[in-house]
Amino acid sequence: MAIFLPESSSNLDLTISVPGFSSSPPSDEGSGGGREQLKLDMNRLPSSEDDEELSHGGSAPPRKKLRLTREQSRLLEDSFRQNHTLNPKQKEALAKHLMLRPRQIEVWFQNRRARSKLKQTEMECEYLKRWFGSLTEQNHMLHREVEELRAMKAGPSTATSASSRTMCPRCERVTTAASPSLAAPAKKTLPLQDREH
DNA sequence: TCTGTCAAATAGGACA
DNA sequence: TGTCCTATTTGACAGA
Repeated sequence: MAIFLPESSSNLDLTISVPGFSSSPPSDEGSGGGREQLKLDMNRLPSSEDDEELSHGGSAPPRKKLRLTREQSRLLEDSFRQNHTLNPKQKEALAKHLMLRPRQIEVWFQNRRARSKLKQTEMECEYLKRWFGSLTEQNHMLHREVEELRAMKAGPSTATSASSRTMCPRCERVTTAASPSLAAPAKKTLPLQDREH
């Protein structure tokens, strides 16, 4: 189980500051724009100063929300495609590579799993809705057939449409030839029991 | 400026 | 004990 990492980290265009290390002088600020600078600050790893800040009593500073850079997101997505969970070593390696805390990697994967599960659930929901609609329609058709058959039984002279009927060999149910889709409903791939008839 | 959406982060319980 | 899941909170951001 290998985590995805780019061939060369030199491709990365991460604008992240490392604790105790300033990669760019303050004069560079103008080139990136205010938002970039904000992103840079938020993405930095927690420094010992931060820890001190937190450990000091008093009110905790409002938490700054990290926004992952495009590159970070892309790499995380790539890793997620490889594997939906990470072992501690992989987490550590990815964190180091992206210059994030392992906890942030962990949280990202948790949220990502939740998102994909939600997406999956939504898709299943849509499918079940459609299936329900199709079953309802079949149910109506069958009710109509029952009525017609009852009418046939009551008075043979009124049974003009009997010639267009066939018997389903599997369930021995009478179906109309005009609705082959009902006689042989499309097979669904849903993993449910008792799907047919 | 307000509001809705997205996603990072937190809390707390379950499980191996 | 560490990891996962789920629910929830919260901050950033975009569009009306």
